[in-house]
Amino acid sequence: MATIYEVSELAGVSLSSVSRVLNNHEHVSEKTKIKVNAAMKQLNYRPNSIARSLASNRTDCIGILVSELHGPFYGDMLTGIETQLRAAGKHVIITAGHSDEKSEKYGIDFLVNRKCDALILLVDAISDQDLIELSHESTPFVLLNRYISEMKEKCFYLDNILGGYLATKQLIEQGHKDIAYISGPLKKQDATERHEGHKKALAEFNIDYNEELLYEGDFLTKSGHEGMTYFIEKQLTYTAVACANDEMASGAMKGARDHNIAIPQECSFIGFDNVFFTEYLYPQLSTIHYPITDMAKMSTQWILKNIYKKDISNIQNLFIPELVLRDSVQSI
Amino acid sequence: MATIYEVSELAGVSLSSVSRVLNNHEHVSEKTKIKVNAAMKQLNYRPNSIARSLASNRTDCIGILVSELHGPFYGDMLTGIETQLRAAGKHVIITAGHSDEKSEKYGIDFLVNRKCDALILLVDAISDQDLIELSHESTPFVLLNRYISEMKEKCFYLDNILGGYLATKQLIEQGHKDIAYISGPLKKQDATERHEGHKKALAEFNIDYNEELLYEGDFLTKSGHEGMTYFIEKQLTYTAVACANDEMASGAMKGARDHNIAIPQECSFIGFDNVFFTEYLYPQLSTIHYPITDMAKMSTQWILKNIYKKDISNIQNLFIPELVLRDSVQSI
DNA sequence: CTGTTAGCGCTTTCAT
DNA sequence: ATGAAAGCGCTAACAG
Repeated sequence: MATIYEVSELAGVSLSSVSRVLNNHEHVSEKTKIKVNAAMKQLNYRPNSIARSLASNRTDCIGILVSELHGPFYGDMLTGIETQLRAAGKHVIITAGHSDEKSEKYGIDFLVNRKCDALILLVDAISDQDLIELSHESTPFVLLNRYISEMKEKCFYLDNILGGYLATKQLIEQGHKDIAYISGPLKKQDATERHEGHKKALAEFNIDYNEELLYEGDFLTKSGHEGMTYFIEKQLTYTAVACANDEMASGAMKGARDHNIAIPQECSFIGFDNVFFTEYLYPQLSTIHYPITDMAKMSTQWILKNIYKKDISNIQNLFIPELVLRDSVQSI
Repeated sequence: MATIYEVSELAGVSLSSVSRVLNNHEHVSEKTKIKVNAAMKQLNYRPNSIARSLASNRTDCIGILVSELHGPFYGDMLTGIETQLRAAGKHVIITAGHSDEKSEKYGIDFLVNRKCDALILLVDAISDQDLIELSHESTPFVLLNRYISEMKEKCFYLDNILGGYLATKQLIEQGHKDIAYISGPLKKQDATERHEGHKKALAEFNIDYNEELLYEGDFLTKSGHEGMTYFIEKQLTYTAVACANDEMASGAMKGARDHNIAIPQECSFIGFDNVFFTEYLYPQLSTIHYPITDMAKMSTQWILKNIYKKDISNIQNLFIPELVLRDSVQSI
């Protein structure tokens, strides 16, 4: 592998000149530029990014930490980030935190040691406190899907309360009064907020909140199925089920079908997130759109602006969910 | 950020000694080990991976190039690789090639420049020839979901012909004789092979292959829908549809339902890949299991063995697909 | 077992 | 506009 030194020799210029054309510095004569480029081509020169990083203390890499690499939600997010960053000539290093505190910390450590210029974090096991401390350290970072008031300008988050509210409100407006709710783990911020929105809608329409109609799942399909089975076996009264995400909604729908409950004729369903497979379900799932791709892109914009000093305006931190109507809700 | 130099000073030993304990070299006295570790802790020392890579010419990073970051298939693959590698203390740099030749080449370039120790490539736009040439260059790599005879020990691939065969055979055994086929892009190896398997099954049961019943899609949901619509509008005769992947199968099923065709009573469906959402579909989709996670892990094993000289045996290159029976095929 | 020394390939002052 | 020289933080012979 040719080095910058060999290039300089072949081109008959100094190291520095080669480095300058490499980095598009101004104040380089057309002549040397041409000589250097020719030499590079001839030697099939490829800059060594490691050496460059060591010398410049910049890696052009953004570290991404997501909970999981699979799953529709994270996939869309990663794609959003990667396309933006690539367009800006920056790169991503991706790692997974598996919603486990140790694992998340390990992942952050790795990315920091890797000398990423900045991080985009989607974490839910690490505490606010740890994150705030981390923000005083070297590597800057932004938070996706999380709000911490002490560093709110670096948070990109959804109005989850509004989302939960919109879902239940839609159900109510279609005539439903007895609404079961399958929640995410209530120790997680987003799960709590969505549930809060649900209760807010009930309150607004003077419907008493019934604790019995709450099932706490874990955001995975299976727990949706379990929740639905639980409601059915307890023989509770309800005409609709609101779910804190689409995976659980799909599980719940399957649970209903296992018991020969017609959807939406006998029971309506609404999800949350609007992941791609909501359209594949039968009936197609009404849900709340979570603009994760836009949010991922926005967090990237923040980094481009603040870390790489690109000229970018209109940074938006709060995102608004929207109702998506499909076929899983019946008017009664 | 403390450097190795400061550590050596505080510990009262030389640079090399610090480096040695850092790298778990043998021949270091317990005493210095303790001194050094204490100094490291006191200074909150973190090794600079960039400097280390430059000096050692090793990054402990594996570059991954996939077509897309989203989608069930790639997600499972990435998870398989990342967990394996992390367990071995290695790391991944992930980038996307978008099934576009330029983009794939650019991605490989990036990973090579980044000095990855090895690459895992899932590419379908780059030619065999280019890949063979690349294999003569510096960074070693393996290929997922692709077979090139010149480098077959570095290929990890599925018997797609068998998969296509199994799917159609299942349909035939359930009494279907007129079987429509929605294929992937026939310029792609896996699409062709799956289709070949389909024809092989027909031939084995003495069923004439009917060119009219072939629709060439692009592996995406929408083209499955289009294919089904095409068959319906042409008013062709068929009792079952075999699809070259699950996404297209889901689209096709939706197409059937749009025309009030009962599934599976009036038309049976079978997919390919066994991605997670096949269970969410209604009816649940019968399909061919593609052990992508296992394959991804195996490719990782190859790297651990050949690049990092770990003691690993039983490297397997060819993987066998399996029929997964659910509810989308009706016996007639 | 430990220390000395020479780089790894590049960026970046500072002169010229 | 260009060149010389000093590192970036670490590893890896080599010598002792």
